[in-house]
Amino acid sequence: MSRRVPPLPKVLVVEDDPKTAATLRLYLERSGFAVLEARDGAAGLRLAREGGPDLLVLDVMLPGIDGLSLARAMRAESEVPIVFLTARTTEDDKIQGLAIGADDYVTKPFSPRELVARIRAVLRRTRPLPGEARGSIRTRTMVLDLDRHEATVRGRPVDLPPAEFALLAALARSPERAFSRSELVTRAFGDGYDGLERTIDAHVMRLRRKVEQPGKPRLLVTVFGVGYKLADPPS
Amino acid sequence: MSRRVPPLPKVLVVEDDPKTAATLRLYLERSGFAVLEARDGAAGLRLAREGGPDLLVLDVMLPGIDGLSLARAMRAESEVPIVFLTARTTEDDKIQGLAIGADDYVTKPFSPRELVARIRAVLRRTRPLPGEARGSIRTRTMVLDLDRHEATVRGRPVDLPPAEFALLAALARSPERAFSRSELVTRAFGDGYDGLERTIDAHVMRLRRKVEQPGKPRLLVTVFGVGYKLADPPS
DNA sequence: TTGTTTCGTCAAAACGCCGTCACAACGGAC
DNA sequence: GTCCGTTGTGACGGCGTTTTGACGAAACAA
Repeated sequence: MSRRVPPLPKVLVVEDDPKTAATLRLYLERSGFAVLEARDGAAGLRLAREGGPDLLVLDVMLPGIDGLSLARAMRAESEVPIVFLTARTTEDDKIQGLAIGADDYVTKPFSPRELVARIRAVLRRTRPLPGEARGSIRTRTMVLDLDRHEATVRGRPVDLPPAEFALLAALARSPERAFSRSELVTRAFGDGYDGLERTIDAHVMRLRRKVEQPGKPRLLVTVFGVGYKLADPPS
Repeated sequence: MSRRVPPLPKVLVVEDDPKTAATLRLYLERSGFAVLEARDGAAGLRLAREGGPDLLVLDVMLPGIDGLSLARAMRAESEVPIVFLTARTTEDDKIQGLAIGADDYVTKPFSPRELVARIRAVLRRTRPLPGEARGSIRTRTMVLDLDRHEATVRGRPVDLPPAEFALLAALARSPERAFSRSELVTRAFGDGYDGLERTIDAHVMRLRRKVEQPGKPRLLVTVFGVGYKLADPPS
């Protein structure tokens, strides 16, 4: 009987200095990451393509292809998160690095613990880390706690009967996406539901009374001829 | 008739020092952000909830509620990106800030340009939303997001009623190819449609009003004796 | 050029979608 | 059983959208 363990997030370190590389490996592995290593730009590019890393830590000054070029090359073909780790500390260097599409820019000498914290912060945005947000759905302005069956909108708790909660959750699971009424019926109440699609309208109306300012729907938006979507209000 | 412009990303700056706040506002606005300001934690929390910011820049040392508490409070109810901006520079301070769920941690004295670059980097990660995708159709100048039912032409969002959206999508699925009106009817509205082919003309006219410069159709081009096609000229 | 076909535009009419209301049906609490 | 909150339904009115027909302008063929 094999226990299923969530795969460790994989970090590719491209760094020519063996000592720095060893330090990084130590701290990263200790923090629960799998580590790939490359000593120069060409090897880095190959491993980045073939190793399927979840994040890249790049030194800028490298033998062969330098870090910036490597980052540009990767950006051209993937969205993999990139953190620069470098001795080049001028404002322009940092700005250039970030402008290329890097997610963070850390200067040497660096604190390994801080670097790990930053890597975590970047990955938090990129892919959900274990232990976070399991039984809840979050949007920019809303939290739906599925376990407690509690909704919070703009910091205010709202209590919702089951059907309205289910509908809101159905929408919130994919914010910004427009759903037809029949999709919503399925997502919220399941397949075996027999009822008019227009029932959705009634629920939407009642939800709006509770979470919107009268007359100005900003969260629960009608998409004419299609259905409804949940918008994160730009105002 | 009011012209629709893409809304500026909104940054809330919570900072008690007026001079720093003014500098931030200057640089942020110059870089294309809308800026909200608060002088203390309580006001910050209120604005964060009600102002709908896309990102928070938080000083840690604040009168009343401090920045860390403010960040924790926000994290409890939303996923809004947070960047700390603070004079507290120890390793532990940074790690704590990032552990709370901040996306970046910048220490004073800081370079405004670097801060802006970092804010951009964070927003680059934050903007796209997850969700099962029905996909989107992209041409050189146009994006049709089928999930959101949103059209973007030359970077400007255009809102389209269902028939016009369907017609545009029918054309965009094969750019440069000319379709007869009856092909378009089928591709856009399906087989069971009964209506005059000339209805297409009406839709094309309204589409042109929304996406073309008056008098010069460059995207929705008439192919005399055949029908219409979608052209993709380099802007 | 003239004649013919095709297209662009307009405005009104027809259509269908949505918000809302009131009430009926349902179900749990007691 | 009653009470009360929740959910489902049908109907109505308003309004945005779609369709249509007509007319003149433009494109084409001879």
